[in-house]
Amino acid sequence: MDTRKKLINSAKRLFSKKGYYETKVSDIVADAGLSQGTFYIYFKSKEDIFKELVKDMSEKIIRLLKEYASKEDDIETIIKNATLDFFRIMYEEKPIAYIFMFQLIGINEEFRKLYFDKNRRVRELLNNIVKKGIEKGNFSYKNAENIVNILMGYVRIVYLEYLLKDKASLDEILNMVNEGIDVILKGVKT
Amino acid sequence: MDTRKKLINSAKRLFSKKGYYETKVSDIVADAGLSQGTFYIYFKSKEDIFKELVKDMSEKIIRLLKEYASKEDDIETIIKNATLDFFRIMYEEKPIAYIFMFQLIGINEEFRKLYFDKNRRVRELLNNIVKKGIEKGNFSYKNAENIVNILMGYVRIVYLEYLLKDKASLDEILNMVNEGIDVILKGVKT
Amino acid sequence: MDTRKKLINSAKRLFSKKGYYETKVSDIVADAGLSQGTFYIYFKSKEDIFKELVKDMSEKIIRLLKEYASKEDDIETIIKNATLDFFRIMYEEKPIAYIFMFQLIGINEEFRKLYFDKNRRVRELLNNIVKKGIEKGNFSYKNAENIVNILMGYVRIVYLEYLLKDKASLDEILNMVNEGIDVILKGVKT
Amino acid sequence: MDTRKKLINSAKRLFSKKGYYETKVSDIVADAGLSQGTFYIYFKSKEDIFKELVKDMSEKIIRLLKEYASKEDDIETIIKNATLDFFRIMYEEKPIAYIFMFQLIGINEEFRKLYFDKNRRVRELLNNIVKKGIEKGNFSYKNAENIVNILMGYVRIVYLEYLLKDKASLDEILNMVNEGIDVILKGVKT
DNA sequence: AATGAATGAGGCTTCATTCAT
DNA sequence: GATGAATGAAGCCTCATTCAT
Repeated sequence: MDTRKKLINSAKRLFSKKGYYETKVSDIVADAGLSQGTFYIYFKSKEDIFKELVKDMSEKIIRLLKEYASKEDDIETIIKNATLDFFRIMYEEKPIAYIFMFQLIGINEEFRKLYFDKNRRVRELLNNIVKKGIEKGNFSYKNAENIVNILMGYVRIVYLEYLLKDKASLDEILNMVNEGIDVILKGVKT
Repeated sequence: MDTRKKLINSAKRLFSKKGYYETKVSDIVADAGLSQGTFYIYFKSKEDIFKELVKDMSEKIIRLLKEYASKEDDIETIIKNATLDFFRIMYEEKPIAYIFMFQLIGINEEFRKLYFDKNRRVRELLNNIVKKGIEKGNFSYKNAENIVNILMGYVRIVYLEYLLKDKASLDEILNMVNEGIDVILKGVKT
Repeated sequence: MDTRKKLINSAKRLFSKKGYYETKVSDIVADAGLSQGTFYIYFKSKEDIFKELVKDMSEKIIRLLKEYASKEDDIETIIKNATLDFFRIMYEEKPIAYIFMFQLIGINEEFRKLYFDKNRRVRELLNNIVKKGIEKGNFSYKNAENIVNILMGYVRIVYLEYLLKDKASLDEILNMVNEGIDVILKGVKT
Repeated sequence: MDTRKKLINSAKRLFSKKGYYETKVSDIVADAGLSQGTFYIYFKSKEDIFKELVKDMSEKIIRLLKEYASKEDDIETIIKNATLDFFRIMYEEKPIAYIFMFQLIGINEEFRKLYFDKNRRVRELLNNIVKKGIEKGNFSYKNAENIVNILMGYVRIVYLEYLLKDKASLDEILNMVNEGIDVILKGVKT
């Protein structure tokens, strides 16, 4: 594996485990089996590699949502499938997802802004999907933004309480999410 | 106002604005108009004052939920009123709520554990309330834990996207939350 | 002696002996018998303390020249006395004078600019003195700027080759300078 | 142009512009369009290439002075012509002359010694020329060393204030120097 | 000869904490 | 109780130099 990749992987694991400030550059290079200096060949600074992780993650999520947004299926199916797929990605990318969803917001002012920036795109895409559902007359509750709130809030908390903690297998989690989304959609429809 | 209170207030504002690590003890004392040494008369360490803030907040929330848990009203009314009251507290204690809900989880390993610790109590109390609803036959969806997920996730995200950002007045937010809880409860009942 | 003064004195000696880059902050504090951290209570950075030394020196020189510029003596006497006094100051402040006259120019781009900045004032003041001599008809060579060149060049080199090296006693140097200035002034007059 | 020459040229420009310490080996190779490793094929170290520049310059000056020292012209003519030729060389080799005359002295202890070493030869040669003038009875001021001080000081400062700064054309500078040397020699003679 | 990735020593700076007054 | 100067450990980053290809 190439050096840069090694650093990215170590950074991912460590940032996610110990947080941004408690992860030292020296930890990352030690974990990657490299020397301090090597880090700075590939990344300008500790901030730099962190932002790269965040960028990778948000791009992955946005790509997923875009794909689903363009599908012509029934809206409820789209929402459900997108959510389940989303959890699959989260599962594969557990550390980085944690960084993205739970560390970024709290680190400092600059990173909080970055979080809201990246997050806006995600909300927009989800909003468009939900709006389509409203336009098609599927939903009786018409406030798309608030529906997005319920959906995204639910997803976030399930990630935090189940996926991150390895409290349940991916399948068990997907089952639970399946039910959860059903409940939410039922509420929205009636 | 006494010295200790001054320090607490400054810490609250600063931790919430800049995060735990970007808030220096020197910032706190400067903001409070005191000297470095004074800080250590009242608090053992920076960690110490931070934990005190977290403790205060979680106690406030738990007190609120306990109160509602013991009420004999209709469950849906309890949930709705508790949630709205919760937002009123969040509104008053915006900085500390932010610290509790969004910074604590991401800071480091120790604080993440602390978060889950404090949070467990909250979830338990909410769980008990929801269970009562299920037992009384109000809810057709029987998975209390998952209902709590939906409710708590929703509350968290509304705090983050609206209350924290001053995107809307308290009343507007309460109206939106009112609708949101309705939608969720509808889904749970049918 | 107070801490700040101790740091200034150590810095003066060390910068002058070893140059800007070879003088480490750790050298300065070790020499002053203090800890690393203490340095940063009194100075923002290594650059900061260095600039302070330069500022002190240039102010001292300018003050001297201003004083002589306002005297109503015979111009030749003013030039001679100012020069001799100048050497007395250089003698007392040997390290810092060396820094000012010979290190500053060569360190880096920023410091070179600083040097020319500080130096301009010195040249202006000397120029005014010389111009008065020309106006009074004392000098047959009328190019004040070029006369300043000869005088300042001479002073610089005597400092470098005699004073800095402890090659001769102050008195011997002053005698030599006395003669040197005489020779220059003779050339200017005839 | 061969690789070694490329490195020398880049080093010359960069050392002169940014100073010894602010010029990184990476800057030099980047400027020369080569890789880091290549540098060490041609030079043992950064110090090594710097010393080579200094050596080249001092040899050039010494060669010039030797040539003039052996001439059988009238001494004043020798001094004047040597000085003017000297400025022509400085003009062609502006960067390296700057390094030699103004950076070397201030960099660190070792380089200061190197400067005085190289400089001694120059002073000796000039001294011999001036002594001849005294012996021939051309000069009434008999202190050759001090005459050398005036001449060398003047040359140094003109280089610094005019040539380095591109404040005037070579011809204008040569005219000024012509006058300056005249004034000095007049002072020496009478 | 040329490359450029890797090294690691060491410098500057920050900041939580202590302690004498 | 309050002060604030002093501490020193530790982190980030730079950069001259090496070496395998």
